[in-house]
Amino acid sequence: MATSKVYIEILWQIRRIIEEDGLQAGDRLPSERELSDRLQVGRSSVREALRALELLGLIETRRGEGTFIKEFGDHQLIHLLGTFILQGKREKDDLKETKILFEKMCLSLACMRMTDEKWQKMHQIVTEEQVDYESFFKWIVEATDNYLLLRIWLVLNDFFTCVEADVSFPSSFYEGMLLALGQRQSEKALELYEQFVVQNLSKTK
Amino acid sequence: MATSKVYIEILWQIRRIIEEDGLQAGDRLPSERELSDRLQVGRSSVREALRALELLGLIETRRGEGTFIKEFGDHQLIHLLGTFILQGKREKDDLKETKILFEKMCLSLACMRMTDEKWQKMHQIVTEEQVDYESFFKWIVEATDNYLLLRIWLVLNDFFTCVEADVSFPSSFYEGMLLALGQRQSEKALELYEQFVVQNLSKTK
DNA sequence: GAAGTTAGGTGGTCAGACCAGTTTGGTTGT
DNA sequence: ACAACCAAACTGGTCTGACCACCTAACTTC
Repeated sequence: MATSKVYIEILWQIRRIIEEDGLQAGDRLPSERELSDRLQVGRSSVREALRALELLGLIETRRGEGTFIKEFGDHQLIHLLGTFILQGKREKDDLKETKILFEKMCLSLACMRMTDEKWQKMHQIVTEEQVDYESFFKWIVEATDNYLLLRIWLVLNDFFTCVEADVSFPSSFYEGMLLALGQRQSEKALELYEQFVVQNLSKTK
Repeated sequence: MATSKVYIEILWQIRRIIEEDGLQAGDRLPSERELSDRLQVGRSSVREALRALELLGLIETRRGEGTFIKEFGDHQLIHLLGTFILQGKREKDDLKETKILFEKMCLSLACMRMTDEKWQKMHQIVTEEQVDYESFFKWIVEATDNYLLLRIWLVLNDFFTCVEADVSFPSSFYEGMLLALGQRQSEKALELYEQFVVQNLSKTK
């Protein structure tokens, strides 16, 4: 076996246990002491594996209760990775560009997949509440019906808030965008995006 | 302090040490025992933090030598995350769609930013060596001059290889794509992409 | 039956021990 | 003087046992 480190091996064993026992998000894993027993390794090695999984956001530990499988989420990870990676101007510019490209992509797709129900829901949100850009665009990405796109966007957005202050737009932006989405006019939506979002971001450089 | 766990605190301290001492990729971190001393915590807690960083691919440990800062890379992370996340058909379909959208996006951008030097290099690769899709498209993404795009694509691609067998295309695909890129004709490049890649992927569902 | 208490289980942390590698510098032999 | 060798002093890798803080459930008491 090439993998020499015990904690890596434990990770795969835990993965196996989850599969064999049919554990799902929210379920409890065996306790650290039991894993240490079952796998014939020290408890500290088990903990090293669990800590890594925790930082990845794959599990959650509650003192006195146990270790639980989590719905895949970000957790501490994003913020930490952000400070490790986003150090120079180059990285920040790359992030800005990537976010813009990615959002345009999602916007087009959301336009194509817009349905009346989704639109009603968004319409309700925009008119009733005081919307901000972040939650508004989250709705758009969700409208793509692609959970992975949403996950990536959430990460990009989280990173982005590490380096840039919050932005806000006039209600005309949200209304116009909503209209374009409702009429499935992706060109119009992209135009609005360019006009408001891209303009706004390039001036704050 | 809201952050109760010691190992999380250690993560931030390590981050601080890297910054204050001006450490860069390839440099050695203080030893586990020294960190344990300096931060006034147990060595096992230090190790829990280091193991997590290692799994994230941010550091590399070599027995007998020490702990070193790594160029941000994937490592064990992708494969492990893959088995945790990519379980159902839904997730796999999302991944496929995301990869296609993302590659189209990169293709357009690479077309816009193509230079003679880049093109010469790619031309050389395609004609001299036996290229595969993976390394060919990596060149394209690199041609965007956006390191973050490359990072995301590498992750998507790694995940993708977890669920799908390798693909190969006739040399006419690579040559045509190269031509389109050289002439900065993004429409033509996208058309080729649709014709070969998308077609190929949808039939293997 | 309800309230309070206790015992056992859980994660959180630490200290110490030992093993297994690498590096370094001194010793030895030529 | 030079080379080869070897031992000491690092490094990470792992295990054990101990203690704490916290939660839960079962038991006791009223």
